[in-house]
Amino acid sequence: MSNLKDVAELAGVGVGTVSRVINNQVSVKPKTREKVLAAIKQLNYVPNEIARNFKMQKSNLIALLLPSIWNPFFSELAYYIEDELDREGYKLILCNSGGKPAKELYYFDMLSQNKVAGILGITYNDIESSLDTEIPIVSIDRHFSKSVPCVTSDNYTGGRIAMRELYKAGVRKPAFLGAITSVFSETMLRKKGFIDEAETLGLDYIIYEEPDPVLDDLKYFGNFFKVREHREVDGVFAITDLFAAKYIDQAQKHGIRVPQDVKVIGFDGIQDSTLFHPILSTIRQPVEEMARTSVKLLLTQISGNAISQDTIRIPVHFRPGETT
Amino acid sequence: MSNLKDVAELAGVGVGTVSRVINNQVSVKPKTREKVLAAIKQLNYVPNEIARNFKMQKSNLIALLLPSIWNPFFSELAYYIEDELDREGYKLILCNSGGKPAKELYYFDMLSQNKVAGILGITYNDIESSLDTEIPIVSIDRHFSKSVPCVTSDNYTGGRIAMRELYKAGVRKPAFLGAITSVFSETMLRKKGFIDEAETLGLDYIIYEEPDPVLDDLKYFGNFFKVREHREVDGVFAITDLFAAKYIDQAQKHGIRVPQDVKVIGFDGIQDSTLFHPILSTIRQPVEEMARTSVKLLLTQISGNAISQDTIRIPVHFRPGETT
DNA sequence: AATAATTATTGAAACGTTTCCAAAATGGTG
DNA sequence: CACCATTTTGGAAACGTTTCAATAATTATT
Repeated sequence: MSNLKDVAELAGVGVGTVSRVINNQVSVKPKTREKVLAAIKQLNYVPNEIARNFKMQKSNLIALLLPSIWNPFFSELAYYIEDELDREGYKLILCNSGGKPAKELYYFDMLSQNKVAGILGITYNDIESSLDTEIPIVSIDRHFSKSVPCVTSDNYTGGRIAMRELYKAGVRKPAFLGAITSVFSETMLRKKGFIDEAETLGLDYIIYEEPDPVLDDLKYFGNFFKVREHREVDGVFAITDLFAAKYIDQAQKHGIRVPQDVKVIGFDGIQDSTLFHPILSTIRQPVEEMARTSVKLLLTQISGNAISQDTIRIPVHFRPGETT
Repeated sequence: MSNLKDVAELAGVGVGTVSRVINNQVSVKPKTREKVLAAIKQLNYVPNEIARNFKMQKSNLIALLLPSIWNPFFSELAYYIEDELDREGYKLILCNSGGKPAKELYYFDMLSQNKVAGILGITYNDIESSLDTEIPIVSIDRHFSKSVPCVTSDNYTGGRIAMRELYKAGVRKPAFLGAITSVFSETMLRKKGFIDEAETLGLDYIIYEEPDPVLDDLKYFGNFFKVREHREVDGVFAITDLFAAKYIDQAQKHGIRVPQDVKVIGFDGIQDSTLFHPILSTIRQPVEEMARTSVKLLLTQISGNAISQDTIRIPVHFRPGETT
């Protein structure tokens, strides 16, 4: 493996000059550049990225910290984030936190030790106090009070749209199906939108929330159906598509027909929701735009420029399916 | 930010000693170690990972190169791979190739420039000739003739099981639904297993293959239904769950009922297939085991040990749903 | 107590870049 | 052609670690 010095010697120039050629600095004479380029080719030289990172004391790595890449919404987001990062010459490090605060902290530590250039974080736990302010961060779906920019979709309006669409489909006793999380997240605005719209419409509604039923769907929905029985719910707005799908699954097992007996709207618009039967009606998040916006914002920060906006909310829209 | 030398000075020892303490080398007197540890704590010293990588000329990064993280099968795989890598102290770089040979090559180049410690590749294109033999590689689902170990599931037996299950469900005119790819991949054995079992059972069958209908499902299935019409197919084995789901979707639009008119079996056992309605019967791949095995194999290679086996095939099993 | 054997420690060198100051080459002007 | 201004170049220093040969300290043996 040849290095800068080898190239410099072969080309009969100094190492500085070779370095300037590689980095496309201006002040190098065309004739010199040619000589260097020829030497590079002859030696089959490739710059040692690690040495560069070392000298510059920063890597071209950006970390994506999220609960689980297995989640279809996150995997779509990750897809676009990686694409955008690659265009900009950065590499993506993937970190699954499992939503556990300890693991999130562990990753933050590890990432700052590894001097990543920036972090894109989807964290639902309170890690605010322990943020390493050295490293640029963009948060997705969660607003920190510090100067960490946040990219999210317009969850509030999404909630209102969902309620309104349920209403249009004839629903008069709507329910919101959510999960309890310990800290405030932008996704909670879905509930707020739902409530505000229901009240605007003068409707009675149920809010049903329990801890995230990752491992215990049956218990979650079992409890819900007990509540539901005596309320005659005829419409459900679930906080995510997966929630909605699981609800439909359980509802059908209870002899409840969707959409005849109960209309359902989800949130996210994950790809597979078009393969669910009935096809899920949902509030589609602009995933691609969220991804690219987050990356751009992060890179702006990395290049040392200030971020004007604190929170960026990208519009959502209703995607009709067969459940409304 | 303090460095090794600062610590050494404060502790009144040489830099080498500090280095040995950090790396838990043996030969360091307890009393010295204590002094060093105290200095580290006092200065709040953290080792500079980049400098380490530089000195060692290798990173603790492992790349996962796959067509698209958006695909639910891959995202599950990636989840477990990241988990296993993290346990072993490695970080995961994610690379979406889009299945494009040019992009795959581009990533291979980039990764070797970045001196990643190893690569886990899911590539369906022929990149064999351009493999950088410097970097340890483990291939998933694709066997290279060179000494690149391959981890896959027992696709052949999976195909046989699928056909047998269709038969048990009463199918007598089965069809295989696949995609054409340019190079040989282990997944093609699914077809072979299907064929062999069908012939063992003395059944007539249809093999239907066209280029992967990523962008043009309608055309793909439209054509299939034209073929299908005059053959009275009553069972379908689709090469992936997503294929199966799309088939069911289209079949229902053509007034074909699943499973009454046609039984369907998929392959993969992706999480969401339990949310499809009807719930998909499928051949479940041991994703977690495949992930962990691949990582272990790669790390074995990285530590310089030879790999005995050339291809590792992990058993699959039938997961009954509502489509058979 | 002297010597040998072992264990522990030191600090310079090296890894491959980028950067920066000084020096050299070039170009323009009177 | 001599002088100054500008452009281009050379190469040492520095980034923070690991490693290794040399040296110092400790322990064991007689």
